[in-house]
Amino acid sequence: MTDSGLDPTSNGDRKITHETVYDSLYASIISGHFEPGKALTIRGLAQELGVSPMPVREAIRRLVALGALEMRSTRRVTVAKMTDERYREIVATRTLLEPEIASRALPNCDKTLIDKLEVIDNEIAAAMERGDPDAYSLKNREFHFTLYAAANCPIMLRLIESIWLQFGPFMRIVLGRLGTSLLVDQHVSAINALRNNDEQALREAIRLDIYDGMDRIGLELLGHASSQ
Amino acid sequence: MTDSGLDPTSNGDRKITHETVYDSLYASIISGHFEPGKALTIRGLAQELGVSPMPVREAIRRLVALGALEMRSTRRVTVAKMTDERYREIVATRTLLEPEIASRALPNCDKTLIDKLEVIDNEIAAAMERGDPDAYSLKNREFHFTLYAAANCPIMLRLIESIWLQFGPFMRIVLGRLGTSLLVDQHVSAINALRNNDEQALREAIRLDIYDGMDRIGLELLGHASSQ
DNA sequence: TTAATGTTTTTGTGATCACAAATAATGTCA
DNA sequence: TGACATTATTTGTGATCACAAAAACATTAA
Repeated sequence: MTDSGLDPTSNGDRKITHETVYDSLYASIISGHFEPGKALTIRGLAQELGVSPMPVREAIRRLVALGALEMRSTRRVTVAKMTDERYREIVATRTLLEPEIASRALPNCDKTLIDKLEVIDNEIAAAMERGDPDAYSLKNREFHFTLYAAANCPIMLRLIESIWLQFGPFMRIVLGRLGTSLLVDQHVSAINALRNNDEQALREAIRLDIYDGMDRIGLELLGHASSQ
Repeated sequence: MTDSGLDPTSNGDRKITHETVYDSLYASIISGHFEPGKALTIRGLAQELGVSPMPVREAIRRLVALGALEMRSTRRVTVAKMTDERYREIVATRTLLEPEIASRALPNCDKTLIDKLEVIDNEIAAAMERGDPDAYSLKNREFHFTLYAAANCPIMLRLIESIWLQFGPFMRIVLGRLGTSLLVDQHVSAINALRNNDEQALREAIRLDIYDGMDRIGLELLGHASSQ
């Protein structure tokens, strides 16, 4: 990933506490470690992370700005809950942005990168087979952002990261309940499209991946149970 | 606008200092009151706004997260400079998102809203005629976001606001140097499309407006002078 | 038991302070 | 005069404190 200020791995040289805190919260949110609707307290997080409330406040401001956390009217910060409308909008926005950035990455994808993506995809397939939602999430995220980073579009990438932050907590619940059995690995067609330098096929593969991973599964859960 | 946490006008009930500060900085940035590349100091802003450094720190964190401000390696915060690549990406992202959200707003646009847009457009035309870049910017922003807000897509809207924050300072420079004479008012065709309920025409009008207002003019300046 | 009320605790917020790094300013030597 | 080293100032950062609002808890009355 580029140094967009969103990426937990792009630490500077010096150890800035509020960035460390941000990285930690970022990872917890995007991996779905925080339950949707969960109320977060500044002091609680500070104690948990062994720092003063100050850097936690700054980290939370950033995450609220990105839509990863929600600031209620009472100034209490919570992990955003998912609604039907919200979910549809997230899927629509992903469908708009991600095929585009993938298409822009295509010309920059050399054989080394494609091989790397194939390795990640094998790990995804393995995680799916053994029914490991956490590993699937992690590797799926790695696949997408490894590809997207090749586009050299930091602005678009920032927006996409913001979106992923917003559905991370919910998808964790979805995968936790439904497991990985319903998923279909759409990444192989993306890899094929990359090898064939076929832009349209790549766009379609990404679109299908979003549909398969979110639309088909998530909406089912939102429709039936009270998952939030 | 919706309560996306980005909008300066959507203040809560109580007066929270760090939100007031955010609103103030937001307005200064998006209207181009801060020069690109300008270095901002926490203490300086705090003194200027008559508050302690604390709320300024929090407001700055939010704006950095949105890409409105840039955090350099030395932890000094500056207004983002514009580069050729950056500019092209901004135009591309706008072209991706804004016709889409306009299209989603279309079904919700009643006569009252369209009339309101026409009033704003008249003010835009007046600002152009008398060569008033500030009024043009303000009213142009009002036109777009009034339309976009009708889409009821808070997530997309947040992304778009983030983009606008990123080119605000630069466009102010552009308009300041080139004036409003080169601009063409593309909003009339957008209004016509709204009245005719013509989605494709609306998308095209928005696309043209972005092209005309940014691509044609901004790139010229970036290519020639050292505007940054 | 349930609902309403009052009390205690927790929490967000803003200000101030100390410290270290970075910037600006000054002095020094060639 | 001009480049470099040194000092002084400014700045970001993290911690702590005080205060008011909110939440959680306990109490009481019907």
